[in-house]
Amino acid sequence: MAVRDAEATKARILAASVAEFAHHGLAGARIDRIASAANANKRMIYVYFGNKDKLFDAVIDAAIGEMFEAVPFTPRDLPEYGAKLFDFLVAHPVEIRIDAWRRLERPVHTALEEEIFVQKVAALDAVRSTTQGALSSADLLVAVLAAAWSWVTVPTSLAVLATEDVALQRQQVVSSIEALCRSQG
Amino acid sequence: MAVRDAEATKARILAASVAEFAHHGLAGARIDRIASAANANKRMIYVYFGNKDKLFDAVIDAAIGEMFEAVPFTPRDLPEYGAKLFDFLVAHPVEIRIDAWRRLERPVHTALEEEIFVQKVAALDAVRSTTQGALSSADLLVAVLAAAWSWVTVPTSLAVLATEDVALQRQQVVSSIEALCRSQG
DNA sequence: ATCGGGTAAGTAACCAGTTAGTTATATCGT
DNA sequence: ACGATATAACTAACTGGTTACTTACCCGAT
Repeated sequence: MAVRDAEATKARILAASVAEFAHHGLAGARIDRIASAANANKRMIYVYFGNKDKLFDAVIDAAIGEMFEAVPFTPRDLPEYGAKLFDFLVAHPVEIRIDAWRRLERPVHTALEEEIFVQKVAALDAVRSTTQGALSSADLLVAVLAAAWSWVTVPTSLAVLATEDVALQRQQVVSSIEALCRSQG
Repeated sequence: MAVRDAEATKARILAASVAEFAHHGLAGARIDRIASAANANKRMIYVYFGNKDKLFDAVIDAAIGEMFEAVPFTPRDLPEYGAKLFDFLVAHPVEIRIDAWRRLERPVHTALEEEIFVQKVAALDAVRSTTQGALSSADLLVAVLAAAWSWVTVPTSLAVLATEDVALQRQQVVSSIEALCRSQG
């Protein structure tokens, strides 16, 4: 490791920021903590990222962008998609928290983010027979996502009563989406 | 209205706190803003509620307690329960935000909160035939709640593509839960 | 020598919580 | 009924610590 390496310093700051914002949110995050966790000088955060808000935006871009792009969309096999999305969520609790903070503290979505679902909806439309009275593909996706996210969004006071077996949770996500698909085209 | 009315002042502080915490969360909320919005002296907040954390707890108790108690649980008709829960969520966006903040900033659940779901799970157990290989009642409830919450938890970038007709959203919540019940006992 | 990467030491504003009081109202002896 | 007194309700101004952001400077490599 070079004594002076701008890219490495920037990367350390970003990694520390992801952890800090995931834990405390935008309002609760502390620039001083990020600097010391990144073994970087506070000033460099401002050189590389501008200010706290822009740093949070950089964290969002780094953490959320992959969120729905990392899981390949399989419109012909929605239960499989839900299972893979579930796997991703289980493996990425930090990204889940950052997404939750973003919804509360930065309620905006870029045109790029919209594109993620535009493509999925179009792909789903292409493979579905246009049955009368059926849900729109976007609405079906809403239901599929809700099932895949169900173990993330469940209130903790119910979670302690339900199964904690991740494999079983995954199976139930699959079953729920299968039931949805059976009642749809 | 009397010039001095402890109960009324306390109620104004609590109401202002609900709005402030719903908007900004625990870390982002400002005691000074609450005091001025409540037309109360800042000191009275400390007299009546102790400190910021305890005030947030009071807000949680006021807002969350009703959340799952306000909707009567009908174990024999889960689609109806989901629809009523959906209606409640649509009518109470402030409570939804406070719940979201609480999950992130106060990840604890009291014994009382647990009781809410203990009762529901027991009631659901009592009316279900114990079919082999079926989900536990708690796990079924997880799936039902996910469906009822689906329009709250959907990413905004998908929400803009899906229907914005609340009546239709409600119908789809009902359909999803019916599909779940059909595949279960 | 100069320029990008890095640092120590600020600064001004902010904010949760406190101090030291004032004013309204309830209680009580007469 | 009524003034004296206690107490509850309320207030303005302050404090000490924190926090986002800056200034002025140093160092190493080319």
